[in-house]
Amino acid sequence: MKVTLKTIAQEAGLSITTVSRALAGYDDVNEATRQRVIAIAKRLGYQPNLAARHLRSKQTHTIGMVIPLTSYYSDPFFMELLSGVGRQAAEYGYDLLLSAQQPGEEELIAYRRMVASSRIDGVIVARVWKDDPRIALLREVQHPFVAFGRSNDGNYPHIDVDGLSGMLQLMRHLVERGHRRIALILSPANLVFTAVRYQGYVQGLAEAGLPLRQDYLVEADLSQEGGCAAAQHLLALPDPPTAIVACNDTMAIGALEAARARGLKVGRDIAVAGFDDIPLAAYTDPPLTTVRQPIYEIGRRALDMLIRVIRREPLQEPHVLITPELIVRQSTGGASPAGGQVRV
Amino acid sequence: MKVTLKTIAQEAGLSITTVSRALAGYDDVNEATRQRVIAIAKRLGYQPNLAARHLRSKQTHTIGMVIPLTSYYSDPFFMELLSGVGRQAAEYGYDLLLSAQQPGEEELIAYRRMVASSRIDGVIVARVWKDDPRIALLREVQHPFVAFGRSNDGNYPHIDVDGLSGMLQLMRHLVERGHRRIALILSPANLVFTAVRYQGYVQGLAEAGLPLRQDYLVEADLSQEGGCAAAQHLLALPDPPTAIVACNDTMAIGALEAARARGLKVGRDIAVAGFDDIPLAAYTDPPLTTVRQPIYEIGRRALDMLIRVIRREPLQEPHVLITPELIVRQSTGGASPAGGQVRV
DNA sequence: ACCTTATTCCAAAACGTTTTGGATGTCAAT
DNA sequence: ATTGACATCCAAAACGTTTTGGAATAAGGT
Repeated sequence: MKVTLKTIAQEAGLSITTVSRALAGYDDVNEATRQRVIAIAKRLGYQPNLAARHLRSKQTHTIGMVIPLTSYYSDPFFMELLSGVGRQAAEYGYDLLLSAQQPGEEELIAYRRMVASSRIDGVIVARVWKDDPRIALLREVQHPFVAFGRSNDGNYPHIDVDGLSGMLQLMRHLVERGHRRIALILSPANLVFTAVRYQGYVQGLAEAGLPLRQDYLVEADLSQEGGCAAAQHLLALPDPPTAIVACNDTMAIGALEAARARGLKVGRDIAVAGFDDIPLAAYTDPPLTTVRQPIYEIGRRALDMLIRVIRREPLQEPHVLITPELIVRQSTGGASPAGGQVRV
Repeated sequence: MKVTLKTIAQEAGLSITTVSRALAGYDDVNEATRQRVIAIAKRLGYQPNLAARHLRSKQTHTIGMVIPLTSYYSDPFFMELLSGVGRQAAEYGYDLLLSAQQPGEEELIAYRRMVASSRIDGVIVARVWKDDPRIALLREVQHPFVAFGRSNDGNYPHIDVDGLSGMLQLMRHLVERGHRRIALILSPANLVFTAVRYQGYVQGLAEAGLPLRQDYLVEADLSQEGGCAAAQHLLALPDPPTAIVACNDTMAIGALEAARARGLKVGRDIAVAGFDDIPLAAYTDPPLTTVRQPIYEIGRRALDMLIRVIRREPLQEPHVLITPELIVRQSTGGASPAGGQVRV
């Protein structure tokens, strides 16, 4: 049998109102009565019906997140972010509602459903696109949200990593190692961070007085397979690059694969670098030089911000920009400059 | 402004009932009327209030999962399972409610809250304990659930991997490679799979006519640090093992670390093996020999089963037992028997 | 003209909670 | 005895949906 406020009220000989208020801690109920109510509630194992509570109070204590069903396997970026968000949500007593969706139309529908069906108090948007319709939607209906990534008009609460700075650090590292022919595997053009990282790449080339070569730019879809194919293409050029930078680690791992398949020893014959520093990056063969985005931490901070937005507290810092850290590993010749000779 | 059934009803000059029934597809509403209602609903961007719907219909189309907040980083096992469950849930149009909790008392409270607050239709329980109170709870209140792992009394819908068979395959592999001194890093004793894998270890020793040595058994907490400490202890023995098997990959990775720190080359000086085949296992240095649990697939199947339980359809196979596959990599000397000489 | 059957609609109840706006009783001060 | 202040309680409304049990009308069969 379901135990509701009514059950307790009958048991205690009180009204539903009083039971509700006793449990909610209002001070217009006698302390002795309250204790009695609490005791009965405990004895009966009362658990409030959250659907009813949400319906009435319009607060769900739930945060929504939509994760794209990209590949067969889980996207390490999202898993990492998810665990950061989940961790911090637990801290505040919030739960997480996830909807896994095919990217595109369905994904947008999922957002619409989430925000309009009043099942969540706020939502975290990750991997922002240019002119992101999800953000347009959330702003239009004024639903609390925090984004990981800033869109064209970044005038909403967000947290982001300075991709330009990160990519620039990486380019300087490669130039210092003697590389003159550096290729870039781009992520899809509709993602905001692609443009930013590309800018870092361009700036890095300019600083070193290197030309920007169109044939050294290939776009792929963030996946390992995509990265592998892109790298194969680059390595098959008549004048192949000595270093390949990928816009995320997963594609960089694909590039490692492509290089190995071609009989090249990464770190000696060719340099490969990624972006993100997913957990796997430290364990690839050879370990991957990359730019560390503290994704887990970002998840936690994004949730902190979101809670404030939900509570309508002012954000002391509505636009957070984190400077990422370059992590040098063996895939670009290792930490010691001695490993830096490149076959040209 | 919130658009509800009432809004549509007014707009269409109909009752709330008719609008509700029109949208729900009942056949006691005129087709022309239905089309009109649908058009208005679409134009107004109607989204049903799910809290209200759940309250009334007692169906939430949501699956619950509690994930333990163990270490700072995310547990790859859970992430993998989560993505399998999430993927399949999306297939059925279900969402996922996650609650991240400290293991122990709080975790049980989270389960209690989830099931009693009628916010979810069913729950997936992972990493089952002996005499698992979560399962006791779920059975007591007769709440739909499917477990990954079987408890003492496995008389409930579950899916499991045959840990005994897996461990036995691994032991045979090591024995065949010439190992006579094989140690085991145990997972916590309250986990069911610990006992099963231990049994496989014991049986493996017996088959090879090897003694069961107490000093070759160390328990650790599933974490990388725990595995590292356990391996350090084993390697410091006066008569150290030539092979170390860990009850999961994460601990095995810790063991790799410990061996490396001691100056041993894993795969030549010592063999290390794990259990799970998490994505990382293929990328460790050297790549880890392990027993593959198809966690993602298991997540999907578990969800399939759960949906059936929720719909009160009979399960054609309430207890699924999957035979895992041995994955031989370099950490035990590689695929070729030539790599199998061990320093004894 | 009358009964039956189908079709199309709806009022009202119910789900379990929170909140509003008092009601009731007590006690001290006038 | 009346007033005001306070402490303690509660009836009823509201949240937005689904479902029950008809009502109203039209059509068809005698």
